[in-house]
Amino acid sequence: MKVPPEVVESRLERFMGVAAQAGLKLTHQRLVIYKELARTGEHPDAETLFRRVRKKVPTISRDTVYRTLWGLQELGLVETLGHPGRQVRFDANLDKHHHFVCTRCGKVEDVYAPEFDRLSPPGRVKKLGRVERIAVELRGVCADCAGKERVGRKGR
Amino acid sequence: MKVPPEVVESRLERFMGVAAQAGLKLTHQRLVIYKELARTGEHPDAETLFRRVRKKVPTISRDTVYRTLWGLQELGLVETLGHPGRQVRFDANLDKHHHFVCTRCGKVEDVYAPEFDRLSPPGRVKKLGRVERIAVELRGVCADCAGKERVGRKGR
DNA sequence: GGCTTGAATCGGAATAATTCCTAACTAAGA
DNA sequence: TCTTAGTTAGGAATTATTCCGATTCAAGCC
Repeated sequence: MKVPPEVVESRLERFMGVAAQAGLKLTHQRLVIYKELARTGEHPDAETLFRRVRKKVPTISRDTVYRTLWGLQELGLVETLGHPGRQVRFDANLDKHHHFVCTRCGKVEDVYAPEFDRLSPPGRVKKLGRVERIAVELRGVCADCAGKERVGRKGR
Repeated sequence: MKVPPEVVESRLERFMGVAAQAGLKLTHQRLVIYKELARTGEHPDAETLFRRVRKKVPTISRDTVYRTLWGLQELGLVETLGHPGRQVRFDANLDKHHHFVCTRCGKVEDVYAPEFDRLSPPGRVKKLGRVERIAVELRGVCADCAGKERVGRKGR
């Protein structure tokens, strides 16, 4: 779950580069938010990040967190994911990868699978639009939730 | 976009069967909601269905629509989908298929691709949990949105 | 180091989507 | 027909997210 320091470092460098390129001001808030996201592999949602970041910058506002995250995704520095109807989750991992999503608790785990990376859109979709990314989602019930299966039901 | 009558018919039959099996009462509301979903291929969200259904049952409440839809998905009669951060969309099409999702407007189109159906989870995910379905999502910009590309921006 | 200025932030209000609550209703079985 | 457990209506509540106006601040310039 914890991202190795050298990976965090390289993500940060990319962030600095892309941000400068885009003419963004390097505010304390932006840096703290990006760092917090870059150092975790848990695909947190905005509220979770807000709570974590607030420990370091107690006056930060939710709006700033949301605005920054969507801004980062527009720059291609983070990806959004999540199960429909649940909160958006954010991911600073730009390596080719896919996800296992628990349909009960919403947890997301990275899945690396070259055979998924190799997929290409069937010819017919060309007329629907331009495909930018192929995301494979393995949906199911995570080990934790499977354990609780017949207890507290009523999931979502 | 319109589902052929004989397909609607067979969906309805399955609905009746599964509902009876599950011991659900066959209420007018449930039937109307399911029919409305079964007859369209547009993957509508709950609000859209609510508006359509209200034309036939003017006193129906949003809650009933939501409750019914999630109930149907629990029974495996509908699938939920959509892009994170947008509304949940519902789909009564249970044939093996995948989706093209427009990241600008949220529109979803069905994609049939046997090569996607054949995928199987990489061995490693076994320890993460039980995979129930593999969903391939082609994300990009639909033809409509591509047209408007440099006009009204700001879409999210 | 001090100015200037447009971008960025704060924080609370507003909105959108969804769920909760409970009194009233109704399908289905006896 | 009677009973009753499941279901619904409708408005309130909750949750996630965005908006907005006043204030602050990063960064280029002197």
